[in-house]
Amino acid sequence: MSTLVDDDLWSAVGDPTRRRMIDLLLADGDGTATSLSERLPVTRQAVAKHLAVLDRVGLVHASTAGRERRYRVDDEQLARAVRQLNAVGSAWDSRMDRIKRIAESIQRTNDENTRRTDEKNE
Amino acid sequence: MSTLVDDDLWSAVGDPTRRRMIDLLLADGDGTATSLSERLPVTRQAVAKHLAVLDRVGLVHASTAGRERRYRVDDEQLARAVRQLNAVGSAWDSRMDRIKRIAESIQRTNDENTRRTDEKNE
DNA sequence: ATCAACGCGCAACCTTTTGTTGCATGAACT
DNA sequence: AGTTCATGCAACAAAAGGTTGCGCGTTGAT
Repeated sequence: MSTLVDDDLWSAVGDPTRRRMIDLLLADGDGTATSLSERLPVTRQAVAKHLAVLDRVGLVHASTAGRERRYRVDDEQLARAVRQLNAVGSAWDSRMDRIKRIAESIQRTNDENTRRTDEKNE
Repeated sequence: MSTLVDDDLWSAVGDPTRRRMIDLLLADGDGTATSLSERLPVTRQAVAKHLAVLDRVGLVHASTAGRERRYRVDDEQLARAVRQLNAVGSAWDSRMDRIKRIAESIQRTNDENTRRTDEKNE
């Protein structure tokens, strides 16, 4: 089964700057393009574009307060993203486990068959 | 506390095509640029570039066999990537929990805007 | 031994994303 | 009034992801 992943959601959290923005928004409760840009190595306009991306996939939503535009994380959607991270991680983990187990069983089979192979070669 | 994440590693698995490539390599054991491109919606050259990216961060490594270049997943490094996915997921989860608990203690009527935002087709 | 088929790498080019600078607008505070 | 501050918009540059085309070495068939 393929993992049924929302690529837009993944790509949204795949960007390092956006991931840090989510960290900051979670730590502070909310934030604006300006306030976030002061704590990130990019300009306010770059942050604004990232906020637009996060908004499009529903990871944040904005509310206008006077001359400010405050953004807040959407818990529901972030929880969905976390579930997908875990799902992919689990899928990879189990596949690696399976291969590891197969490798071990081959090792055992080789050990058991060493003698027989010698006999067969004549 | 920032999450101490390897951005290169994360960005490598952040791309949808690269994620599917890892899936295929795990399922088959190994693969070439050509064999992977036959099962992906991109050309062999695009796959080759992605393999170069995955190789640079150590998620796969190649071995030349005749005219073929076979790639295989590095379990060690993929396990590291999975640990980072889980770490970020856990960090976000716990921060949301904290906020959720605070929100619950303050107000209880909170469930009217968690409806769908799935009409986003542009 | 020759030659077509196959797999690969390289280069040029295009589009989208990520980032920048500059300017105009609108709300807020003296 | 008049500035200050946050924002939005536009033009632009650089990097990422993707394409086509070509040449070169390996494989395998005749």
